Amino acid sequence: MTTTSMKDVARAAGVSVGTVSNVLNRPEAVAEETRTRVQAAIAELGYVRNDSARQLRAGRSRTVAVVVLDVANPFFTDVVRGAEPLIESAGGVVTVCDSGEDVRRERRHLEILEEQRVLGLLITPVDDTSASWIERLSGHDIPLVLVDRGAGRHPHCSVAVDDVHGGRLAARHLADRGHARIAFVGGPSSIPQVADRFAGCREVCEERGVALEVFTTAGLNFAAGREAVEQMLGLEERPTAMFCANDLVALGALQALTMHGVKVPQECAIIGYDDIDFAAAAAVPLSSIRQPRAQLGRTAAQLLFDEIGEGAGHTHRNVVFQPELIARASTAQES
Amino acid sequence: MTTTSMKDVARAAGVSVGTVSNVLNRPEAVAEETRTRVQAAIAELGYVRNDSARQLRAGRSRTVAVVVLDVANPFFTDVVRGAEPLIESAGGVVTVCDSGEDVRRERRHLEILEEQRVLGLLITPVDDTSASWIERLSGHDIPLVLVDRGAGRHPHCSVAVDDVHGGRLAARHLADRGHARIAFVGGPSSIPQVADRFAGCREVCEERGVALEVFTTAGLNFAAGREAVEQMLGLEERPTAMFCANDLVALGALQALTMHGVKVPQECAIIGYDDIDFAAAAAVPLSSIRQPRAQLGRTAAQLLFDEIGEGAGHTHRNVVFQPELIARASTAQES
DNA sequence: CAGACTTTTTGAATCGATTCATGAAGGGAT
DNA sequence: ATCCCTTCATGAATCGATTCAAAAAGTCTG
Repeated sequence: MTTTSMKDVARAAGVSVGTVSNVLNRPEAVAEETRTRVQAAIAELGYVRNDSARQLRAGRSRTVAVVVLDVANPFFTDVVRGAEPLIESAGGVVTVCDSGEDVRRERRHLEILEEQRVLGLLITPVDDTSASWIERLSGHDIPLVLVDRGAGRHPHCSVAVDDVHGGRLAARHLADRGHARIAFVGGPSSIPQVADRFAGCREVCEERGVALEVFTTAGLNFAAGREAVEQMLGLEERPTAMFCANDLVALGALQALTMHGVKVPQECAIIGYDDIDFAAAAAVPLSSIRQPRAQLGRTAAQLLFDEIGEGAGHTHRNVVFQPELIARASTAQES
Repeated sequence: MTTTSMKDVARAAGVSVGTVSNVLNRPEAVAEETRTRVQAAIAELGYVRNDSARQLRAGRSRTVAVVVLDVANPFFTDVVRGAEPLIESAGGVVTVCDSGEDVRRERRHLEILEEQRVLGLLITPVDDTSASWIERLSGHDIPLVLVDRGAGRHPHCSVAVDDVHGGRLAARHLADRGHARIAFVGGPSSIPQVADRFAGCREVCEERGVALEVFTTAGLNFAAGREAVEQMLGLEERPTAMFCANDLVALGALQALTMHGVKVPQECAIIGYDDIDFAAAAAVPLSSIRQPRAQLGRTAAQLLFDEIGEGAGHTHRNVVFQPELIARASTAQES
């Protein structure tokens, strides 16, 4: 075949393969004259390194994989954006895997990543059944950092946002606004983030005597929000406010409400979660719980490289950020 | 190290490495009894195939890379979603690379992908200077399909949407609505999609005697739309409508106009491009030019595998889809 | 039971880059 | 001329899976 290997370059430049390798990896160890001759041959032949061979020898790839629940969710793209600079400046290559909130897809990704002997992993697990697979990778010496998921009992580094507290913030805000009957929209409840946000919400509702209606959805996207609204509008005693497990769900709900002529916030207030860029631009600017998305990614990457650098003597760190309430029109005071 | 190789499995099962390989790749060629013994050993040792070694031997990886201008743009995530099922069902692995509309980033990705000997490539090139790099890959026998970019003079398969026509649709719609002075917002103009959409728009404006103001932006995102509006509001003779090169720009513009108390569509109409999900959910539901996003991806993947399958005797195909006007509130009749 | 097949298993060769012990060449200093 | 150092270049060994010609083990026939 036409693929040129180092051997071809070596022959063309009249040197050994070892020297060609040195030109590529430690150019300072090669005499000026030889180096330029080899580089000329490389250019001449259009030689391109074969990464598989390199990896095989090295035993590891340079790839850091980021496994997220939904690439179409701006929350995750921002997390990835936050992680990228650090990874790339460390000579790594970023690859993004979308589990689509599906354990099977997640597992397939993990299998492939393990076969690829990736350098490390930043992962937001789909749910608790992911744990055994994650332990497996970890047991095979693939360092990983859990993202947006307090490690809790898992022996790993992690970065997370206090979702229980975020849930409290949202519920408290709605209670302060005088809502006595609210809806929680999100799911599946196996997703830890959903469960935590709900937990915080319920805690406050009980404390403040607010009635809580739960709409469990199949996913955390536009369609889920729309469907939940359809269901809710059928009720005789309708909640006066909704707390959606993320902004996509909230935007879907907002759209459906608007379509049905329900005024937001007058007839139904909405608060989302994540504060993605679209939230502020929505039909009615959306109140939300902001998470430090980019910083989450950046810190995760940092922890990963710390772990890689420290090797065996590494002790895991768990970083928790606090969320912040961003109040906008969608929960403006009823008056 | 702890990494177990096929040799270890072979020893544990009391067979040769060739047999282990067969169990993994052509199980039907191995006697039942031997097969189960080997599989037991694999499970026992927690053996995981080393993909680098496999690829080295095979000469090619199973990865199909999709190089997009902006992963945070729902347009592209939808294109990727459209391509994925076909790629995965063909045994491929999808990897998404974000060029961020930056030729240098794009080039770095292409270098890495070439070193990885990827199976194929779906790419939306940043601009025409990308061409030489693309030819290089192609010359090294990496099949590729241009996405959202009429191949024109390039000898490649491609799927595209007729952007010039899309530009016409938008401009015609605004002209029909009685606008006599409109703004085109988008950039950089080196991006072919931007240039085409503009070309169609200008054509119609000249034909219909509509004054056209151009705001060239540095990118196609939220911030670009906001900045363009700031600029526009400074003008003494302000356009009565904006055609934004994509929906993200349009949503940014919409947000900025609303913040400045400019009524949409009464004081300034807006039409975007792509018709992403967020468009319909915007502050004022956004008129847009719809592209068949998922189908674009699906068809691209199809063409790629056709090319891989047909090998040398392959003739390139260029598929062009037609865009469609979606009129919503942001361009509702002035009355 | 020899001979002719068929079914399984073997193990050496191969892919291409990296590494490293070894040696060659060049430069001073004596 | 000899010895010691430094600077460069060499090429065989290695990583782990796949492939395939050839050997081994089984099956069937007459």
